[in-house]
Amino acid sequence: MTTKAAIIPESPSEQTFRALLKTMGMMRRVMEPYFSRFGISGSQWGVMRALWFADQVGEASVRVTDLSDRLLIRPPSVTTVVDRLERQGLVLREGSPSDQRVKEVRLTDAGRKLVRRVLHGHTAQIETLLDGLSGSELQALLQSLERLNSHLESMHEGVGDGHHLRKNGKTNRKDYEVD
Amino acid sequence: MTTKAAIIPESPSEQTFRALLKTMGMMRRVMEPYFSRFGISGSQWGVMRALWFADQVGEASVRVTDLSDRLLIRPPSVTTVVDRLERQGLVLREGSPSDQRVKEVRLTDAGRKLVRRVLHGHTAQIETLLDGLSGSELQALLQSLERLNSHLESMHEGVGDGHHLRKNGKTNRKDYEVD
DNA sequence: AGCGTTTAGTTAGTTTCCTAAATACCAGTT
DNA sequence: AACTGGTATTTAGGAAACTAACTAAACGCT
Repeated sequence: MTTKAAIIPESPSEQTFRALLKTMGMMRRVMEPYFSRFGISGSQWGVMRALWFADQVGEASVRVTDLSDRLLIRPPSVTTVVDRLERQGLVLREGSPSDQRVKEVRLTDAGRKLVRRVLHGHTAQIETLLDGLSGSELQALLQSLERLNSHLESMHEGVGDGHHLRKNGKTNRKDYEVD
Repeated sequence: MTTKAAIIPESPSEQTFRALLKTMGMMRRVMEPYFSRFGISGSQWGVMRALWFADQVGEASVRVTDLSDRLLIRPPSVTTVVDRLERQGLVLREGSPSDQRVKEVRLTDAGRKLVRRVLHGHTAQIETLLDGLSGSELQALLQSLERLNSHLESMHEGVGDGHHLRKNGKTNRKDYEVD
């Protein structure tokens, strides 16, 4: 180790970026086993959660495109996850009468029951995940992430690296408001 | 919407968790096109970066298991990424003389050249990604993530959900120190 | 020396994500 | 009414991650 000099000059941005990657990887490793106790994956949970919350707001079913927007995954990915959930009898797909192109996805009774079971421990699970941080630190982290996210969102418009992400459309869903 | 009441009571932890998911998704969407300009993926970059930094520290090659530890992905995943890199002539695998089981992976000249090209714009790219945050905010974010990560790491020991992650072993690598 | 256990890596098979392209339908124009 | 352009979803194909199970080599203990 004569080379003590030339050692990795990482910028704060790079360090943060890598820390973020690491956090993600580790969270998935912790969460995935939790979901698998219920026979579903994290992605499947994402869909079910979205459908559940839509339901809570009086929106009994959600179209594939809306799921794609809300979950930040592309429509083909939604299709495959929904396929699997449908095979498991947790959701179902039905054509919309007003527009023959759209497929509305909604929870079955079994699906709703499972969501309730998962939600039961879910909050505690995530609480545990994050309880290495104090309340105020958590607050600060959330704020930073939100700012970061809106920055990333604004970058998304002018990406131009070949594919344009249709970005937006009329997801006039008003998003979820926390009561 | 007579149901104004029962609307989604998300805890700060949950919000943070979801914000984190969102950040990840968006960062990948922005970074992936960057790497693909060089004919590689983000995962491939991860491996090359690790090899590069090892090299900088005088460690010409890295064994698969060490890559797995450093990148936080399982050995089979390392195998497939290295396979692809090897096919592209960017890295090569060679058996260790001291232990016939281990495979040492290292960059080829072409690989090193590519790393230099990628690194050139890499920092700027990440800088852009994160420049929605002020310097101090970035600092705070990094600190929170690091604390969070060590918390998650400590959780990892006592997971017990079926698989134990060998966790640790002699990765007495001292990790990379920033000069 | 020999037998069982552990460790390193790969193979097999599944899931989730992606892009590109196909299909089906809607809507406005001529 | 037919065409053209745009939107919703699926299909096809590929990459990366995982677990489980396998092979090969090393260790270690009697």
